[in-house]
Amino acid sequence: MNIDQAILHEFGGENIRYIRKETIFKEGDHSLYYFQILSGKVKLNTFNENGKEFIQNILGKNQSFGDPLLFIDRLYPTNAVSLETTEVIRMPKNNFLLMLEKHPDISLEMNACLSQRLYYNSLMVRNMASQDPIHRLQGLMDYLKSYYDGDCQQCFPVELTRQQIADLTGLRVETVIRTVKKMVNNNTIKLDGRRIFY
DNA sequence: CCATTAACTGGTC
DNA sequence: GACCAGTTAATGG
Repeated sequence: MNIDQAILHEFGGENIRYIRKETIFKEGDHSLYYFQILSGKVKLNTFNENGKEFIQNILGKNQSFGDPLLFIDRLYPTNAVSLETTEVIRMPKNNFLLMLEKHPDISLEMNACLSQRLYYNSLMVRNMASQDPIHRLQGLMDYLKSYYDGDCQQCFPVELTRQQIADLTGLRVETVIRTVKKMVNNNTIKLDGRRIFY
């Protein structure tokens, strides 16, 4: 979701800066805001009982988070942590609903956004259920690529570290590293230095 | 530069 | 594949 900044400000959106590794909200907090990223990156994560991190998603410029919780009264299911210096516009939930009333076009777009997220989420879950690490990586990259505009082969840059890919897929870094090499041999992906193109 | 972070390798279970 | 240990390469102040 990407809403015009002027409108966000008009309805009480405020700019907030976070430094690297700062917690924006924690799992279990009451959901009170809509967040839209102006610059930087944010990860949504949880930790399992062994303390192992699982990243649900990594969002960048012009992407939003916290929005699936705007229409229901639930607690955040994940933490949100900035990966680098990040600037967001934060808008209180009630103002957001008010804004939707005044801007039906945004409301419609919101529906489309949530639908698309659900759609790709189901694809993700399907691929993540696979035992084959190649399918897991490919599923993740298909998901990431869905946000991307270009349509050429192997031109989508995966802006993630091997560790982040591991935390997103539930694999170990070493497995990711070895699987990436297999996929290069398969011609599924291409490397430019360490950067992956899919 | 040096220090930190990321990528890689090899071996055990 | 996970998990552990150790090495090398890249990054950034």
